[in-house]
Amino acid sequence: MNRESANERLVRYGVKPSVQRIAIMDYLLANRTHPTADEVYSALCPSIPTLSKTTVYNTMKLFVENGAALMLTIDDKTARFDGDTSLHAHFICKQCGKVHDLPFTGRKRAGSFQLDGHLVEEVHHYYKGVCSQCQEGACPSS
Amino acid sequence: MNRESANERLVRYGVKPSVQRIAIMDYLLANRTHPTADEVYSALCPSIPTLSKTTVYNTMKLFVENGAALMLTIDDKTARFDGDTSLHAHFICKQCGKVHDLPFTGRKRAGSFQLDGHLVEEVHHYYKGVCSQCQEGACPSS
DNA sequence: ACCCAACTTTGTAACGATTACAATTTTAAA
DNA sequence: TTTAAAATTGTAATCGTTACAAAGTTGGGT
Repeated sequence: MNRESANERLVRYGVKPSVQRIAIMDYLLANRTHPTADEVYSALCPSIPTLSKTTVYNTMKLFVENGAALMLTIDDKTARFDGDTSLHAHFICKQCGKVHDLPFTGRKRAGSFQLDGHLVEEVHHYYKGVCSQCQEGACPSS
Repeated sequence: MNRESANERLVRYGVKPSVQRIAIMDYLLANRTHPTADEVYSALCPSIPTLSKTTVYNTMKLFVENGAALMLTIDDKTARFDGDTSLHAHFICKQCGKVHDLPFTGRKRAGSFQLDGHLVEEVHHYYKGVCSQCQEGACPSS
């Protein structure tokens, strides 16, 4: 069974497709590295030379608003984006900055729910520390 | 039983006290609003007119490094700080931006631990949605 | 009390992520 | 084809944060 295409995913989430949007979603689906807007821009520039960084920001905002992607605030320097909207946790390495997926261990609740009088729409579980690579002193970027 | 003073807390965490550091820690302990550096600066300026915003940033960094305070990355706009370092979760309202404490429901582990090969030093549980006040259409700042 | 080195604080300038905005281009329906 | 709405683009502005060097403060040894 094939993975859903970027275009199909956009349609499923009610986002009108365009060359740029498809390319960005495609990058998110193919690269589960939780990239920043800048990383997405740099990666796509070669194939779409006219791409603007503003478009990346606008598009990310649109994706998030439509539930087609997640914005992570795990990194205090910059926003990161995740095309995998299923419930999972994230780990960020304080040394190399890389973000890894981890299984979600908390109680799983569908959609949004009330908690202490507040309407919860998103649940984020963030772990911060030193990744396995960096523990071995083997992290390339530091 | 009296609450620990700001000065005592600094000493306990190995932070050499100063007028500015005591004032900032005192503010954190007295105001559990998870303030931004700017909010701390604005609040303390009247009483310490020579205070510099750089000092607030430096001091917050020092507190966090020494475990005397937490930096929250729940808000994508700006860092927020918490003088309560006990294990608890946070909720941020997407409308008014206020951050509330919530009980921590996950598995409680002491200090740092290994998870999937990574050394976890901090655990953050963030909930995002609409706070009770804003749900009633009663939030002052929006 | 004085001196000096280490530490702290301060102000300014720089930096970088993000957004505002207006112009241009593209899309799609009539 | 025409035309209005939507999308994209580039530039400039904004704002949180950090770098840096100067000025101020502290505490120990004399």
